[in-house]
Amino acid sequence: MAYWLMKSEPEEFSIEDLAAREREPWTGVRNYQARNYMRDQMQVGDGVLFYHSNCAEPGIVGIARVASAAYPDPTQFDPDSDYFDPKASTEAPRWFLIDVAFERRLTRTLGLSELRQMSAVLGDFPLLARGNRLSVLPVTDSQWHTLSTLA
DNA sequence: GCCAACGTTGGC
DNA sequence: GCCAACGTTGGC
Repeated sequence: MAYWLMKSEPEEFSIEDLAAREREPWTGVRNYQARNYMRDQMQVGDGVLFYHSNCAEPGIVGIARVASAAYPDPTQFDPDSDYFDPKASTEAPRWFLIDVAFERRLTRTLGLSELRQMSAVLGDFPLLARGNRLSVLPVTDSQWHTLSTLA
């Protein structure tokens, strides 16, 4: 079992949206490293820290689970989608995703500033690295345990 | 809205 | 294969 952190802008898709839908295909990732994590490493049952980015209070707000194996992101084939990729084809899909299932909200937001203050406890955490922009990040067992039992 | 950081693109 | 230009992310 592995653990991950996935970012979402709450105005686009928030933890409340995930709670309401229960399960959601993680469409629209167009970064190769994030894609590779989903395509090559994520497995059903893996834990996901759900992170709100680009908002008033950025931070971890909930827990989710990987709910499917990787499959091609259908939005890459849809000319009407913002995520359409003319270089992708059904024979040679370029972008993959997994489904994410809601597990719970945290009892409070673990804000970015609080996470930074915990950096000694958390150790190496890509989320806190300078200039990090990846929307899917690996989380260690120890980080998962620390953060998921904190709130 | 600003801007630093970073990934991607494309000319050469 | 280099690297400048450009676009995007995301905190503030």
